Amino acid sequence: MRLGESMLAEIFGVSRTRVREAMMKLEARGIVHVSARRGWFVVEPSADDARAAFHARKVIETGLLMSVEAIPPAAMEALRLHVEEEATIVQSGSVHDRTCALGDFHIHLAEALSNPLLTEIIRDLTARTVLVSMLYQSVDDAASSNADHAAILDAMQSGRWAEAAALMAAHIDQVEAGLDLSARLDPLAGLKDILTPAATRPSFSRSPS
Amino acid sequence: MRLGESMLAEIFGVSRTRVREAMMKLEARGIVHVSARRGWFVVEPSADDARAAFHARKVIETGLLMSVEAIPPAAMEALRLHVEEEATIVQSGSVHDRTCALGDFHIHLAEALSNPLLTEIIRDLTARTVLVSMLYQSVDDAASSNADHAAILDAMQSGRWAEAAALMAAHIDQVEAGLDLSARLDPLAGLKDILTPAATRPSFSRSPS
DNA sequence: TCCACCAATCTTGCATACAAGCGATGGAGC
DNA sequence: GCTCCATCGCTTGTATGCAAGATTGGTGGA
Repeated sequence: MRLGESMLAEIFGVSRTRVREAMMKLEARGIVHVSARRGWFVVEPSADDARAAFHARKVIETGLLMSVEAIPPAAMEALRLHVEEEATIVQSGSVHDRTCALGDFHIHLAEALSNPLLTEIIRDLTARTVLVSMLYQSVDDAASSNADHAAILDAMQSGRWAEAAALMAAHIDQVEAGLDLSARLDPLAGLKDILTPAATRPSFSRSPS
Repeated sequence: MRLGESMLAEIFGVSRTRVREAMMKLEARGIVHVSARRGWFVVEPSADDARAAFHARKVIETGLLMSVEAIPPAAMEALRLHVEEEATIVQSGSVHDRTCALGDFHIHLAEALSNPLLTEIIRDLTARTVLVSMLYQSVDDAASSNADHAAILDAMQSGRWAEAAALMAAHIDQVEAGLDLSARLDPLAGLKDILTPAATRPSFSRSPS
């Protein structure tokens, strides 16, 4: 999926300079990459890239759960609330909403248990795996993921951190196992919906001066 | 420590555009930050930032050691060799060389045990903590760190991964404890040596057209 | 009919020019 | 002598212009 600088510049009504800056920020986060004098492309992670992203998440999130000693009751309550909302969205929401809600759990967990730096790392890794899920055929197991999240919270609440870590590892393994890393999907299919929710639509009515 | 765009552009013989791009890459990695219309500065991590970086390293590196099952003998041998070189540098090298060698151990460990993605994350975090060590008064405990590294390798070689993880956590805690996070050092002291090793010196003889 | 080659066009890469804002410095007033 | 304010200079922020390269379409030849 090619992202032309001039095209984006016109769509958003800014000059190429700002588009380039934004693209380079996204490149640093591993969302897009540039091919010299050919253009910017949304990254299409290889199977190895996908495995690497899941592995990194597993290492970091289990390491986080193993190294934590206590969690403030308020944060615990907020997480519990999120999982409940998650359950609602899983039952009634769109694929996009479900993916976001399930990913948000891990980010909120990081916010509750760690610091902004580590949270940002986990946020980027989660974005990567979401990208992977959109590229490869994934069996939609949102309900199972939601149950996993609840189980992890249960273990946390009882202070069984090692068990929570083990559940987390199993959960991430299962999400990864749900992907068919041998068959690539058409990347254009879902991406356009995700990338053009609100920001660009008004701009299309902008007069092309 | 201010890094003026025009100054850097002249030193490196390129335009401000490229300097800005490089600065924004460094900003994404948390090495520098920009103050609006005032300039770029090497980040001076607060005590909280420092603690966050050490915490993140501890979580990730212990998580890594806990989740690994086996290591190829060749990689193990390479790590052992590195620790030996480290010992030599610790005894005879400069502060700069020692800091680099000690940091490299963690990066090589990540290379041996994980994937490029996670290695890059650990590399950036290590750079951050090195930056912290240069900013805050740190008791120079290079020999102790080297011994820690050797002990970690011993545990790994025997397959005692949990013990290796515990040693790693203690090691990182000790490095952090060696810092005086209450007193800030003069940031200019060591940084200039690090940042001007080879690239800029020839450029200084460039005729200021 | 197919393949190779060439040119036109479109793309990013990079430099430069202009605009806007912050800080410092000098002067005036108290 | 001290303080406050205005103005000037230097800095980044942003846009634009030009050059180099890649792709694609067309054309000529086998």
